[in-house]
Amino acid sequence: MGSKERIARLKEETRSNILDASLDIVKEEGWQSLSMRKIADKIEYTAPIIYEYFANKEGILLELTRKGYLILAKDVREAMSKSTDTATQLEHMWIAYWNFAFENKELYRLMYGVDMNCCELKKSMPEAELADDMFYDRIELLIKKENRTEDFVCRKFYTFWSVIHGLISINLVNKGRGQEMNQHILQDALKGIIKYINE
Amino acid sequence: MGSKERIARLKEETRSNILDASLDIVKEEGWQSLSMRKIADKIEYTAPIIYEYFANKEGILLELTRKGYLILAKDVREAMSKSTDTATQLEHMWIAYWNFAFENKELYRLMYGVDMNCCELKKSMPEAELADDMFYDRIELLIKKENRTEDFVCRKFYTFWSVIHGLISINLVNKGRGQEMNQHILQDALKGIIKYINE
DNA sequence: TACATTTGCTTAACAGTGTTAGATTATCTA
DNA sequence: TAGATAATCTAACACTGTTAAGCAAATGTA
Repeated sequence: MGSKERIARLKEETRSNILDASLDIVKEEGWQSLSMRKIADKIEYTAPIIYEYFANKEGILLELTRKGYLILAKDVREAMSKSTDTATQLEHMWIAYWNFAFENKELYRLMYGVDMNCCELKKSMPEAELADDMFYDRIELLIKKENRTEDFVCRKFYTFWSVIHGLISINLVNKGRGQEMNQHILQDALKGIIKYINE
Repeated sequence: MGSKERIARLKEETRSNILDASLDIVKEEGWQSLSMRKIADKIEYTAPIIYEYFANKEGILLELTRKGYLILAKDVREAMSKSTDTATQLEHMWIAYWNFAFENKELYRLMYGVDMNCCELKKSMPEAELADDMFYDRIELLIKKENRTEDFVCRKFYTFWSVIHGLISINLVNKGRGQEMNQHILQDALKGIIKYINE
């Protein structure tokens, strides 16, 4: 009975279509506006049949997350294989990670919980820059006069911010290690950047 | 006519109540399940009156965001004032930033778009650690044998990850500076951590 | 005081969401 | 061809944000 297999193949195909359609919608309109009925529309079915392939909406998101991690792992592995020197490998691997995030923005958002509902509205909020300015100011002071270009200061500011914000995000989303460990990492990173701020 | 003022005061109070109620609900049940009707319930009104104080739901979120930035700025300013040495100031300021994030988890989430719908489910996803393991492995190799404790390697891994993830998040949410600048910051940070990885 | 107007608030509804149960249709089996 | 089974859809439920209409009490005016 080859028909059994044909049917199984068809089922696997619509399952895959559901995932593809979801990602398409998200790429076009963002996670916020992904709905079961829109997915159904795209695969030319009605909403309830989706529940024959996934337990619920979260099931779809979870599967896409999984796929994301697999692509990421592949990319990183390939980057590693392009060198034999460990330091170079590591650098390339992180750059691959970086590239993955920007080539698969939506997947990265899903995987690491980076999302923003009101985004462009926030740019017109002066309060958002109050704290930033203070940091910027101190960093400028810390940098030798001969290095003190706007670019250089800005770079250092973003480096600081990235470390702290990154560490916070990781902990807010999937509570990394314990609080003591985090304090250690934080102080470590801070002291490191401050120490070599002129390089 | 003092009654005009009394009424204005009452209106200001319910406006404030709406914001407080919203934050309460979010602290108890998360952003996901914040609804206009729940807010109305908490302030003992019906949903439509909220629209007399805020244009829509996003208006409430935006106002909370603004309040968040103001608290953050205050905290950072206070931290700065506790020292006169610039390097020490900067360190204390970032620690204040860090503390703000964990004392006001929900606000920080709102302000910087850190959110995760399916969180505890993701822990049971082995694919999520595929790439992590590769990084971990390389980092271990790069660290001198005498430093190679689990704690130390873990710390370095998190430092790397924080920098890169932080930079990515910042760019995904409110597209920071241009791509060239980002590449610069990334390479800068990577080379820096790798160089001083044994310290 | 009597009427008119404004204000504060509610009910009811619309269009959308995720999800489920029941009915319907198509396909396969005997 | 008749009956069983699988595939699919319609309708509904409970929820969401949001708006319009209406009611009732407070207020202003004559």
